[in-house]
Amino acid sequence: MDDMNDTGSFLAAYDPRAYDPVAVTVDVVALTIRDAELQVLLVRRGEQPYLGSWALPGGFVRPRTGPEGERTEEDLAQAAARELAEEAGPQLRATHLEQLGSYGAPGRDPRMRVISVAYLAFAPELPEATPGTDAADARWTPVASLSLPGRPLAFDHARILADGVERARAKLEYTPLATAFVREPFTISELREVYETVWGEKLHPGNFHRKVLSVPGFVESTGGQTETGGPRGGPRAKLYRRGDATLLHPALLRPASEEAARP
Amino acid sequence: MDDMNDTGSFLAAYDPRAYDPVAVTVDVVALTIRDAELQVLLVRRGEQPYLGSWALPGGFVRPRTGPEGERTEEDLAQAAARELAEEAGPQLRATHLEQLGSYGAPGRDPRMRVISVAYLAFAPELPEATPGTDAADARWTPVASLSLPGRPLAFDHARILADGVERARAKLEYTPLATAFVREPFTISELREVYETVWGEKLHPGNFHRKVLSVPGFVESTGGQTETGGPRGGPRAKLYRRGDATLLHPALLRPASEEAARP
DNA sequence: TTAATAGTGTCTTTGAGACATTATACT
DNA sequence: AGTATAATGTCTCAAAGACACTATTAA
Repeated sequence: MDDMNDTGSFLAAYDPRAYDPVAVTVDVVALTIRDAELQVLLVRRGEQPYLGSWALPGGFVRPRTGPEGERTEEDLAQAAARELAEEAGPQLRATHLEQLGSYGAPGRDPRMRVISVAYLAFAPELPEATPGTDAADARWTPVASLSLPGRPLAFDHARILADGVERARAKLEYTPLATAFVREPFTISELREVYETVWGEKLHPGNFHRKVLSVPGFVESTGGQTETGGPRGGPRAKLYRRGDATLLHPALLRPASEEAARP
Repeated sequence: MDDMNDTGSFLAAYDPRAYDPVAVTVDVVALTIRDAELQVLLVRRGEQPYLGSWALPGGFVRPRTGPEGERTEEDLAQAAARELAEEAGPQLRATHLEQLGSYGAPGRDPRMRVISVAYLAFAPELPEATPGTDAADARWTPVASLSLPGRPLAFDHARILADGVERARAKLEYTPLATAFVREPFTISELREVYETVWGEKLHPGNFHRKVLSVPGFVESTGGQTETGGPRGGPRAKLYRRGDATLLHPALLRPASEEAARP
């Protein structure tokens, strides 16, 4: 406690060790679309517990040593971005990062009381490289394959992932975040593929096209068009970049969302 | 660390004190509607830091001693409910409690690194009693009065409160949670007053009435009606209870939400 | 009697969705 | 040529909102 005395005399009455130790970790649900599938970044654990299991990238919130040798503390979002960069390599640049929620059920980590602050990240499809070039064993995994039995995720990461996927699905409805999954410039069809992949449903191409262009600030024309037509024919498509809207008005509602409302 | 040896040999390699101490608190944004105003439960701090300031009810996540003397740990939501009960007294029964988010910016607590997991609670108007009968100095405060200068909330609680209010406003749109602010049975007009108070906008009574009844599972008729008409005249109103819907389809969108979408 | 409120009816406008059509580009 | 796709047009239906109207109750 001696190193805290300079921040105020009232600290003398405060003893953090009066409580059981509580650790805080930051875990990241990083989603991308690869091979027309929704995929999540997973790392293979190199230590106990759950040694050898796949887990979400993450780690303990920790102090950092700055350039002058001073110790600064990370903001939670910074910690999430750092974990992502360490595990996925520098070629991944997430275009969106938001807090998902915190998970602190007793016993979720057998070592001690651990509160995990989960973040949700969206990234466009990587050009080629596999993640983890400079990191440990990390890879993109189709989310759908994880609902199969056989290799459960470590800790309660399956639950965190499920919450992240559901958050992503909901956010595509009323925010322009689908554009975070594509590289600029993009076509309306590429944007539609994002929706179809995340929602797991085919959308009507014509209606989707007109709808996207009718929402103010969703996308913005670049004036250009693709070099070639589609791989199986068709005209060249116009190119767009992200617009300045932060919310979609009106929203793009999921077709199937009717049923989930009643128990 | 000796008391942890029985959970696995790998624990020997794990030392929580290798990290700086991190504390986890749970804070609650408890909202209700009193006197036609949106109000939040605040407590006056009895210790440093921010001694004498108003703050959100909350406290450290801590182990509890069970009836057999064994030590059990609280789930985060349990901790939030406990804090609420301790500070507001037993007469308050929150009809809704959900996680709002976590706040862990460095320096937000001058004592040490503190991560706060914030919860959002909705409660119906209390019959009479003021909170804090058995607790410390606690009171309901109009949210609007807190934007005035002069008595800022402790820590970053103003920010947490703002996030909670915005979450509440958004949730009224697509969930039936407005019913969490009223006692059953309730009238459509009482429900409309909830919307008008939280959103800060007058709604069209006739259209609102028809709209609420047209959403499946929002409310359910009790068959009864009020004993008397309104205080200034009018017929007696039919009574309703909460329906079984968890999401509103179609949603009740805010009138003004157009503008906030563009920067 | 006057005023306020509950509840319903009607009309207009907007948007979602089904479907059709035209133009373009690949095989 | 045949096929697939981009982009637009048309039609129908659902829903939001403005407004009107009746019935009921308190002051």
